[in-house]
Amino acid sequence: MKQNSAQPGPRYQALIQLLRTAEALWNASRAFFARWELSPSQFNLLNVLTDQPDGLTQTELSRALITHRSNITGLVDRLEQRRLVARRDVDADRRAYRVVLTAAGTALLRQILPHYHRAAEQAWGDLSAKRAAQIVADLATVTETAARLAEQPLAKKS
Amino acid sequence: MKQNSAQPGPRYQALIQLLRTAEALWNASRAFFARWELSPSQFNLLNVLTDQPDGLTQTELSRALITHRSNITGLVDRLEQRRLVARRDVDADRRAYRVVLTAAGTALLRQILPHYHRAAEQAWGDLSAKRAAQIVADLATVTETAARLAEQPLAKKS
DNA sequence: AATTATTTGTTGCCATATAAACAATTGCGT
DNA sequence: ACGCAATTGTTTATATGGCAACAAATAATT
Repeated sequence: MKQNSAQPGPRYQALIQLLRTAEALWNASRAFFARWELSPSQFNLLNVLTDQPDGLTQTELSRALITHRSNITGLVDRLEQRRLVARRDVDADRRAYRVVLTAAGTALLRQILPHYHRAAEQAWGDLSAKRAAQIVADLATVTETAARLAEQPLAKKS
Repeated sequence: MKQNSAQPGPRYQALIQLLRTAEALWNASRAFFARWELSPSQFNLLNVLTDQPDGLTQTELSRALITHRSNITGLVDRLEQRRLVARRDVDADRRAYRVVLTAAGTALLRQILPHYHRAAEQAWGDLSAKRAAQIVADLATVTETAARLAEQPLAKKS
């Protein structure tokens, strides 16, 4: 009996490997940021705020972090308790806050970032800069396709 | 004032892109599997069991899925309620179960897999098989490094 | 054989995630 | 100006994730 289609091919293998690698990276980053008692998500939020002197609203944060609005609430709550970020009122809109880094948050990030950059570079072994650029390009393609599929799940082939 | 080290370089960019792509893929797969009312995690568990006629114990499952033992409990609970998997007693060990696919679970997977394989191949666009293999190799390196870092978080540079 | 150590699955707590529903507020159309 | 639509952040419910602690069972040690 013939299969109706689509045996696992090399691109399928690549996709599986990609997901596996990402999971390994995520776990490694958890151990990494634990030194500063941060979760990867918390770090990402702080990191997004670094070059935003006026901060971002929670909705903007949710877009930057590719997650739902509702996740930001608790995330900011916990970071606010530790005085790493602060919620500032927005003059023109009484619904929204602007989340900004505090001085402590900025200092913490400045402390972490060099370690992070160094670890990230090391992760690839002796991969050449050229190949790295190639990979970025290939992955960007996948991201686009995936984002498109996520919006309209059914891409019928007919 | 000079930075003390490690500016973001091309490999850092590649790492960020990798994480972004993985997140996009994960979201896409959520939308994809929703057609069959499965979460990505649930699908992965079923998928791991496909070529395991005798099933796996929950600890073996946790290793295969790179997650903690305790997560498997609820995951299997929910799949068991839907009769997609079953817990079988192990003769020699009264502590453990073997989790096996039911006929319904096998049938469901057989239905899903071709779609999944096809979608995975499409995600890469017209990437050549050769480049795909290259990427798999590069990613494998990262996985290894990451796994090593996750175990011993501090790789002092001194 | 008896004690100790290890393994197995579960439970608890908490952080993170999606999604729906909600009140408060703002914007828009007429 | 008024009413309806959209937006903002929160809350709720549920699923997933890590991790510590636990009882039961098994393995190892003496």
